[in-house]
Amino acid sequence: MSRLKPNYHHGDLRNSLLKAAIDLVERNGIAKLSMREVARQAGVSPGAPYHHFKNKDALLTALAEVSLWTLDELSTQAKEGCKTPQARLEAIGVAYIRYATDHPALFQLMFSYARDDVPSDLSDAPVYRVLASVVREFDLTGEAHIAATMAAWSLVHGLAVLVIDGPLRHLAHQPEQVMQLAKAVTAHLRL
Amino acid sequence: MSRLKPNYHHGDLRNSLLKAAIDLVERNGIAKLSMREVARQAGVSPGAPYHHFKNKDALLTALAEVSLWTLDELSTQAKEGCKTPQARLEAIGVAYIRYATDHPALFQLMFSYARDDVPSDLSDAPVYRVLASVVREFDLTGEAHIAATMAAWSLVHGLAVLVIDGPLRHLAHQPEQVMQLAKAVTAHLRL
DNA sequence: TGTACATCAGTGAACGCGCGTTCACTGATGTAC
DNA sequence: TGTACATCAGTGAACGCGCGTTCACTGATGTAC
Repeated sequence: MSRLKPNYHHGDLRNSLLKAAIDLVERNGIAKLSMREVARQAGVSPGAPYHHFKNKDALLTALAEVSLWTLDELSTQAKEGCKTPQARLEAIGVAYIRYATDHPALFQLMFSYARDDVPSDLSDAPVYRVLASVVREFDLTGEAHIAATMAAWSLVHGLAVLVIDGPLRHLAHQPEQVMQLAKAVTAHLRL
Repeated sequence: MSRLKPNYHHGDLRNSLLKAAIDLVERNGIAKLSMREVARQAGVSPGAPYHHFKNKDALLTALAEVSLWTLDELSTQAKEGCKTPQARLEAIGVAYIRYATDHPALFQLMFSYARDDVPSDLSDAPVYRVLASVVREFDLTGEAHIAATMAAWSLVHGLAVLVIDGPLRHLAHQPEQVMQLAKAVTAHLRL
């Protein structure tokens, strides 16, 4: 595994492919990702990836899965140190938007490609569940709780999308401004 | 123009190409749109479109422009009959989300490809200006007005995106549910 | 510890494909006189 | 109204390209005895 001599057998190709794909997606966007380039970047022949992923779609889906759970974890961590529900909500929002601006293409990918994580319930879905748990602290129940969670999610998601791939993209490389905007916008949420 | 005999000169090819492209984008998504297929659909040879659009990117940009102004007009119309600012705001939101669910691929396209319409001011930008004018009725000024407009926009845009290409896509073909959600979510906006 | 063998995870050549774009061309149209 | 000619807006063949995927293969690894 950790030997330095070049191996015929790579040993950890699946992970290397995912890493390469993440790298390429972040650099060139989803549309330009090709299996051949992923293989190239991983230093392997064009056919090799097919021992680990059925096809391109499977690779992209795996990528989405990874990213989704990464964001889930980041937002969970973000709320940890906060004392009030409001603070936790804002922290999640900021973490969410930071992830989006730091990894725009992955962010896009993770929502459009994660096919499995759409239980009609959603409450086990990564990211959503984090938001929902914080919104629950606001003493809402049933429909009201769902609507409030959706509102919070929409607000934060919308801003993220407008910044990374929309009319606000001129802010994409001014993180402080985006964060400021994120806070200002979050303040308009009524729970 | 309106002759039925097949013309060597098409007469209105530019518009036919745009129409064909809209059709194809709506059916197959942005990623699968090809110049050749647009030409094919318009009943013309592969080279013909290049007399009207410099390249594929130019076609897509033109498409985005058209869609953007369509949505601008739809949302302007939507607010017309409404009596209170709140009603106008909700009407715009609903129109916005309806457009997104009716034409998901165009909706995506129009934000990611419209390159010119990003004046750092935004106040002349289609769609944004409609929202901003309604938000202005809430007696906010300066920064507060901008933040409020952004919040409204983010909220509505976020829900749209979650529905058409995200974890809520299972709702994409249940318009009533989406509209209900849109209203419930809009109610969480504090202005 | 050694050997035979199955299985795993690579190679690299090859396939067919549709794409964006160019180009020399030509038929249709509009204009000047 | 007729004719000469420039310009416009098509044709269709051709280019080179990179892609996704397959396949026969082979070297490395693990296992049974």
